[in-house]
Amino acid sequence: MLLSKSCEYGLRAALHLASVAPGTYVPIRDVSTALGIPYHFLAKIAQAMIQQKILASTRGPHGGVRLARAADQITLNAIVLALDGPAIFEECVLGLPGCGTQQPCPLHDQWAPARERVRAMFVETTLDELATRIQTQGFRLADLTSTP
Amino acid sequence: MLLSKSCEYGLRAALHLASVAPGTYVPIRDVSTALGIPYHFLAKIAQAMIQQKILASTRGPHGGVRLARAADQITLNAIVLALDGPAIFEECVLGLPGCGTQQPCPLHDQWAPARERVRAMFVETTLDELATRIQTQGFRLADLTSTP
DNA sequence: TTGATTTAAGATAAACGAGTCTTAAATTGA
DNA sequence: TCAATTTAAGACTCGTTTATCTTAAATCAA
Repeated sequence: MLLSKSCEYGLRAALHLASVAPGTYVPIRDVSTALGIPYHFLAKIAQAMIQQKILASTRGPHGGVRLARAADQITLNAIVLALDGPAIFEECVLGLPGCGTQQPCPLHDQWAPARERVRAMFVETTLDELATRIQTQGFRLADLTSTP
Repeated sequence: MLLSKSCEYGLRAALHLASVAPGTYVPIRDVSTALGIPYHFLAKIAQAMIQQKILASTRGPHGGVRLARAADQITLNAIVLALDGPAIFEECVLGLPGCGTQQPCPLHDQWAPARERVRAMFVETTLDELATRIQTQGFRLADLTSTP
């Protein structure tokens, strides 16, 4: 698994907010049921995203969470960094500390560009782009196999 | 972390066998100390690789493990599949079951080729190629930061 | 045969990620 | 004010991965 479950859930939640109700507060409970993500777990992930300024929140009735910035100002990379940190874009594929151009492992020259391509995908993609796809092309954010 | 610790250790052990003593049995203890991998853990990983026909072993004095085939006949992909399974080459980046060309998630079109490139790196690289690099160019398989 | 060496196998423990539960605090509307 | 709603925060449980420990079995050499 490239991303942690927390990160997968966080990305899907952010995409949901960007595509379903841009700008308005949505209760975490609603996001949880819409995407099939355990509520208490998602609440904890949302807290982290709020602290990292990815989301904003208000409590009480009509409260919930929303994107902290416009959807075209939030890259997938920002969310991955907030929840999983930079490790996946920096780590040696063989787990060797300090692997880099100075002290490369035997796979470094092949791994570094492949890893960079994955990183570029996250850096160059904004929530806005994907939200558009979800709305215009019907791409999915939830597991359809369990709710046919 | 793309690969599990088991898989990282297994790849490094296989590369060590391919570069240090091709064809001869090396005690797991020796591999363990050479690469800085916990002995009992590596022994268990070796067992799995033996069952998957990546390694062969004999017990007793002058026993140990060696590659089951010639180093140019073993791809990195074979070792990754044996220890981590095919999941990393098949999974949806957002963790959605059944994500594919039929039911794509919003990221699928960008993720699938990036993932395929990573897979190609493992499929197209043999232990022999990397062993050559290790010998001719001094690439490393162990953590040099702890033993300066 | 005996003892040293080494893998084989399984029990056990520690660390971490994933998920659950409970209580507190804030906000809103009646 | 009061009650309902909702996030905030932390403790807790569970399962897997990672790591350690112990014992058994096989092999070889003297």
